[in-house]
Amino acid sequence: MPPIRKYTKEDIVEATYQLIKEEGISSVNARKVAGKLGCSVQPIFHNFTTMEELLSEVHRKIYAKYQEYMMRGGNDPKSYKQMGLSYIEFAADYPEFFKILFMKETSLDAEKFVMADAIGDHVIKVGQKLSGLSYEEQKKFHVKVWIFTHGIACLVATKTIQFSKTEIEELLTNTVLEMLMGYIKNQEEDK
Amino acid sequence: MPPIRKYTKEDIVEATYQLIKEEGISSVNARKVAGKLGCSVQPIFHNFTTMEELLSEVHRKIYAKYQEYMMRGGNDPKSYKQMGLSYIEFAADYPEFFKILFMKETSLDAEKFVMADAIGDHVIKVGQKLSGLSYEEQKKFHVKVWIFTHGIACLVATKTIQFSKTEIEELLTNTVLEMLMGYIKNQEEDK
DNA sequence: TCTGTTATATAACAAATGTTATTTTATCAG
DNA sequence: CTGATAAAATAACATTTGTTATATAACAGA
Repeated sequence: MPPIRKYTKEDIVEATYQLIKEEGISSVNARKVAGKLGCSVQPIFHNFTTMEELLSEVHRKIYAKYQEYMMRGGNDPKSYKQMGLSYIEFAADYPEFFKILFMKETSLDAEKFVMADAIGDHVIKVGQKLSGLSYEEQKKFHVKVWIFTHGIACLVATKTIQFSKTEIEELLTNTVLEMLMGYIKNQEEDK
Repeated sequence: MPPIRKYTKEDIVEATYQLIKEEGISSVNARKVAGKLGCSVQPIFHNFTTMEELLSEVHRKIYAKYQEYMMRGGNDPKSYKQMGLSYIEFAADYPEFFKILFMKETSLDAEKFVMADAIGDHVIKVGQKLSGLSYEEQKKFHVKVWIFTHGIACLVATKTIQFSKTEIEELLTNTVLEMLMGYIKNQEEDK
């Protein structure tokens, strides 16, 4: 009988995940992952055929962490505002993950972005409760809100701005409210 | 007397600049630059002590291109709106340059960002003409406008959204106007 | 035309990194 | 307690890339 597997797939994924969190994706390599686990590179290539395969599993884990952030406050997201704040908070807590998920070509398509992906069109409906807009109007309005939210998140992830949670909450809340008020006023004037 | 220098510093900088434009910073290396020039790597290391030194000069050239975009419409920027559009257009025309300048930690500090850097506080004054706000109010308002602009630009640079110039102009114009209307209305209600 | 200077080519070296061959070692069924 | 099995260590190989040593060649002044 062979010895027990000392380093499992999950151990290796976890070590890589931590390494990316601490130093970013560009400084990951087989030897560093092994170093973090205190082993040679063999367990890695025993469990994964290539580094690419390992990284793809880590990517999945990173995405799960993002979803966890977006889903907090319950399976059924209560608050439109909270989703925006969670997006930014994820960028603040895991800047390297945010960069991988949302600041690269390969990682995100437009549909996913607008829809806040896994959450589907629920976010539109939740937004409607705040805005009172029709579904189609809210969809258009949501794009603007999300672009603003994404703008803050990118600046946070790259550490260009270093606002506190309170400052960010105020900035986002005020701006979205102002955007909405302006949007409604604009609609009225068009009549 | 030595032979004439066939590959000048500027030739090498230009080749590297083109390479980054086409394939991004991560695929640049000495042999590729040499290949683009049709020479060996020697001219590169004859003109620059290290690749880092070369890349730092290219960075300067990239920044100059950005400034060229922001400055168009005259040395004295006429239009607040045009600056936002130029920022986004730069991201659309030179996504790899935009990423280097504005989507990395190392490249940008908060003060530079808010001020649209080289343009100084002029942008605030130009913005005031549009908004009619006081200098301090406009400064705060400008941050919001610029975050939104930056959000679009990041999405354009990563090809997450692929709006036409017209769509972007409409999106930016409408949103900024709505933000302003909401901002003013909000101020009034505070009284 | 010859020669010194130096730009460029060629080739090599070193470090980093993915990957693999070979050896060592831990486990447990017998 | 022992041997078959496979996990892990060690070491090596291949490729990529920055950098440098050496050889070649082009130019201008003598």
